Order: sequence, then C-alpha cells, then structure tokens
Amino acid sequence: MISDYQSFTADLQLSKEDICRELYRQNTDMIRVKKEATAIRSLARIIDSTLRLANTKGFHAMTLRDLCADSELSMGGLYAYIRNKDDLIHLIQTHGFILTRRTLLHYTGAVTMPREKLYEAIKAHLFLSELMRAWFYFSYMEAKSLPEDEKQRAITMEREIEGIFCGILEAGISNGDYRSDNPRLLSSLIKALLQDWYLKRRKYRDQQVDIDTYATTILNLIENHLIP
Amino acid sequence: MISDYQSFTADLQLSKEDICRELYRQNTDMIRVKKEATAIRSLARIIDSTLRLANTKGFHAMTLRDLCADSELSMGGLYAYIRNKDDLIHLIQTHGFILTRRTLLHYTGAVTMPREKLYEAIKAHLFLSELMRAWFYFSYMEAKSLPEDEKQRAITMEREIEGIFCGILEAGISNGDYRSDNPRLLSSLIKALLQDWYLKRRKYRDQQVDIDTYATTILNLIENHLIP
DNA sequence: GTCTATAGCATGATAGAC
DNA sequence: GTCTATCATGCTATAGAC
Repeated sequence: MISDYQSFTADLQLSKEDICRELYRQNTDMIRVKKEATAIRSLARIIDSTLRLANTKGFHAMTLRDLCADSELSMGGLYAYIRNKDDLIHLIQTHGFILTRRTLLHYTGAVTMPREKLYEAIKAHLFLSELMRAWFYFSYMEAKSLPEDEKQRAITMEREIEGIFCGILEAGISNGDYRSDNPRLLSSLIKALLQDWYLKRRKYRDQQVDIDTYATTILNLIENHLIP
Repeated sequence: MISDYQSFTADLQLSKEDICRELYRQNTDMIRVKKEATAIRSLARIIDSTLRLANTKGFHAMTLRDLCADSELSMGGLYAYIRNKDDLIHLIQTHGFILTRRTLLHYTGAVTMPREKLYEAIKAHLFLSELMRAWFYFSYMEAKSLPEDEKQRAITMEREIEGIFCGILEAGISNGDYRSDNPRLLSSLIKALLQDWYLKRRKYRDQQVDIDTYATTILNLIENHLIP
C-alpha cells in the first residue's frame, strides 16, 4: 500500500540502471557496443537527453546534432547505439512501458476492496507520472507521429491502463460500493484528470496544489459522484 | 441559451469567410495579394490544409511542399501569403482566438445564475471544440514549440478561459448554490475534462458517447461534488 | 498574381582513421 | 569503441518568367 508520495519514491527502487540493462539485453541486435557497463551508461544518457530535448522542441525538431551535444557523444558514437532516429523512439517507449506496467500491477495487485483499490491505482499512476514525467509527456505528445508498430504498442498500453480503472469501478458497482453508472466513461475521465497532472504540471505548481492533494481531489470527485 | 449541439451548430454562423476576411485585413503587411476575394479564398485553403497536415504529422514535420500540394498552391503562390513558416502559426492562432473569444463571451454573457451559467459555459466550450476540433487540437499540441510571442498569446487565452469557469464557481459558492471548495483547482479539472474531448476524440467515438452526454456527465460530476 | 527553377543550407547517415 | 570528415538528400526561401 502507498501512503504518500514521499514513501512511494523511497519504495520504488527506480534504478534507471536496471531498466537500461534490460533495454540493452533486449536490443543487442541494434546496439553494436559489446561492453555492457559502458553501453548502459551511454543508454541512460541518450534517453535522458532525448526526452529533455524532444519535450522542449518536439522530437522531429530535435536534431541528432542537438542530441550529441547534450549527451556528450559524437555522431559516430551515437550511431553505435541506434541504426536510425526511429530506434530512439523504440528505446524510450520500451523503457517506459517496462516501468509503468511493473509499477501499476505491483501496487494495485496488493489490494482487493474496490474503493481502496481505486485510491491505490490513482496514487500509483499519479506518483509514477511525477517521477517519470518526461517519459509520460513524451509518450503523450509524440503519440500521433510514432511509427505504426510503436503506435500500436502505445494504444495497447493505454487500453491496459484504462482497463485497470474500469475493472475497479465495475467491481465497486457490482459489490454495491458504488451506484450504477457508466464505468467505461468514468474511467476515461479519471485518466484525463491523471494526464492533466503531467501535461500541465506548471499550472498546478503555480496554484501550489501538491500531488497528495491532487490525488485526494480526484478520488473525492469520483466518490461524491458514485456514492450518493 | 444553448439547448443542444444541433441547435448550436445552426445558431453559430460559423462563416469561416468572415473570419478570413478579418484575418486578411489584420495582416495586410505580410500578405502581398491585393485582391480581397482571391486572398480570402486562398487563406481559408491554407489554414485548412495546415491544420490537417500538422495534426497528422506535427507542424514541424509538415513541409511547405506538403502544404502546397494539399492546398493546391505553388511554392511561390504560398509565399504571397506568408513571409515564413512561422507566419502560418500566427494566421492559425489569430483565427482561432477570434472565434473562441467571441463564442464563449456571447453564450456565457446571456445567463446570470451560476448553475445555469456553468452548464452554458461547458456546452459552449465543448460544442465549439467539436466544430473547430482541428484548431483546438493544433493549438494544444503545438503550444510548446510556438514562437515566444505566440506562446504568450496562447497562455493569456488559456487563463481567460479558466478565469471564466473559476468566476462561475466563485459566484456559485458565494451565493450558496455550491459548498465551499477550491474553485481554481476545480476549474482546472473542468478544463482538463473539456480538453480530453477534443484530444482523444476517437476514444469517445469508440465508446459511442455523444457530445450532449459528455456535457451532462461533466456537469453532474461537478455538481455532485459541490452540492451535498 | 501565380508559376517553375534553383540557390543555399541543415539534416540524417556513413566511411575510415585512431 | 569513439572520433572527424564527408555524402546525399530534402528543406526553406527567393529570383525571374509569364
């Protein structure tokens, strides 16, 4: 169970290194660097820089020269890790998918009561998107210009997440916690609210709304609607 | 007062031509075509094509050759209307601002009771974004890569809209219609829900949720929260 | 007022030295 | 394993014919 954002951050051994190791091993075909240690270090830098630059000017507007400058690699060096610009997208998306799937399932799997579970799912998604804001932002903003296979992967992931929320609402309706309503529509609305947190992060910072307040506000909004 | 989407569409004389005429007259410095009638016709085509292409592949990825092909102008012809690619953004943004401001003020100005006014504002925004979906989508997605002055204009417009909703909620709280709460945060959440309608249009089409249902769902969500 | 042709430049990608 | 140097492409923007 998650108590608040502080404890979540401590809990989740974010260990970017672990994920980069997995990334490296999954992509030995396109990565031509054989020494794992250096490869992992470079991959982390490449992903980091790409996310930063792409989120500022857009992925297409970001040139590979920009990326090389920011990640402190040469053009030749970069091309040891990717075959072309689209491979960058693949690396980044895979990296985010692994972490998101792992985290959401872990935290919602630990609870069974619908109301409690809804709160856990909201917090897990929100907190994760806070920690990985750059990835969530990238993934949302570049979705429309992804290569076709990546687009499909992204849609599947989206459905999976909305399915989690929808399942919780359905369970709550059938066990009488919630009144009868359209769970699919409501889970879409919850998702929209969760997304606004990382899409319009600055707005909430200006309003001095903190993440725990945001989580409870969403929960209250939904519960006041579903519990007469 | 707006009754439903059908009547709204009929009401609003969308007359793109009127707006293009205004656009033309406001931008005689950069438009080198002197015959108003042809200029207006071309402007409408240019804006239309730009929105379509930019929303598919992104504004930066859209080349001016793409645009010329789609709008049936030559490169030289196009450059009679703009000085550079950024001028396209200016045209499009101005065009949307004029229409949005005009519509929202018109429909919310006609009502005074907060609860009624909230419903009108939700409908006006939602219906407008449905009619002008391409513009709203463009404006949201390209916001981060706008030239600095355009970015400021966009932020001002955003604030104006959120201010309208916030004002309504505050009025409702102080006249006792709503219980006391954080109106600024709530108006941000309302905005997020309104945005999801045009950002994820396909999702709601797949769910077979129509626009009038969406409007009442948002209203109910907020009222169930604010009216105990 | 609109066209075709082209200048000038920045980009993605590669070859080959170290 | 990483670098510098270079190629081919495709872009924005303009010049000049009609």
